Amino acid sequence: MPEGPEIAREADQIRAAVLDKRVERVHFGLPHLSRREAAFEDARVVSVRPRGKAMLIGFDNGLTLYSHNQLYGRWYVRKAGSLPKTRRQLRMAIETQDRWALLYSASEIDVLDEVGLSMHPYLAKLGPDVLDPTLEAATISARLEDRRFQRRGLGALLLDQSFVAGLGNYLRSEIAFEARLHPDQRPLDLDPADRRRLARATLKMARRAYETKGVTLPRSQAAALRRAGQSWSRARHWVFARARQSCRRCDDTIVRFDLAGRRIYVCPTCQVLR
DNA sequence: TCTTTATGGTGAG
DNA sequence: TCACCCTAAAGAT
Repeated sequence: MPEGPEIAREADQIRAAVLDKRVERVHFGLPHLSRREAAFEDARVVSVRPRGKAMLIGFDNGLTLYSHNQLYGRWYVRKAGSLPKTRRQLRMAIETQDRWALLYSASEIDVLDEVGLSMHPYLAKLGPDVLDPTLEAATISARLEDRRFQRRGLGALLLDQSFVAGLGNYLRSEIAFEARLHPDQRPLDLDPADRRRLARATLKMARRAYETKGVTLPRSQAAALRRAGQSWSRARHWVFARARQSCRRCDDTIVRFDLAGRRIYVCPTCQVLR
């Protein structure tokens, strides 16, 4: 179940496995794509880049493989000839002499040429990538003051891929908590200092999640919780998926509600609407 | 075995 | 805002 940080980690694995290598075969599990396999004969992988929550794998034949994992797609990297033990559906295989990159379950897969890439409806509307190392908090702050974004609650904003690409449902809860802001808060009603705090929290949570496999708590705090007997799945987040549990900062009870069609988690004491 | 939920996204109204 | 799509796994029966 992937947000930007998870996709970026998968990209790292795929890159290490197949970048600069000639493919022996590209295979598609979706019938409508099988006739495109021939175009990849003898092609070489020239780029592996995450864009928002999509994966773009470029080849020296001018084509790019686009995929989006939605809620359920999953990449596996294996030695050539071995398949993961899973009951999932194989949807795409990039096979080189020594390594295979295998995409399971995903249904959003496409073969794009340069024009198709530049006009792709999902890619075209993406905002700056949250994991782009050159992205600065000031850029996000400026976007919070943009007419397009300033009047919407930040809970909805953080899910909008045209605001910042790569954020998803666990990160929005964690970012709002880290910034000590209520998700209904509109950027328009915030002080500049609050907007800067929100911008910094956005980068901080996403980058930490990338570095520590989706853990948004500080590494030492997550480790301490695990030593104290908490399971790995329960010792990951400040508020996400912690309804009716106590806040790790103030001990009030975390509440859960629906916002923009998804569940969101909030500490009523730490995140007061102003 | 059925139902619900999920770290996602689109299009209609 | 809502219905709906996609697929897998967890939960309820």
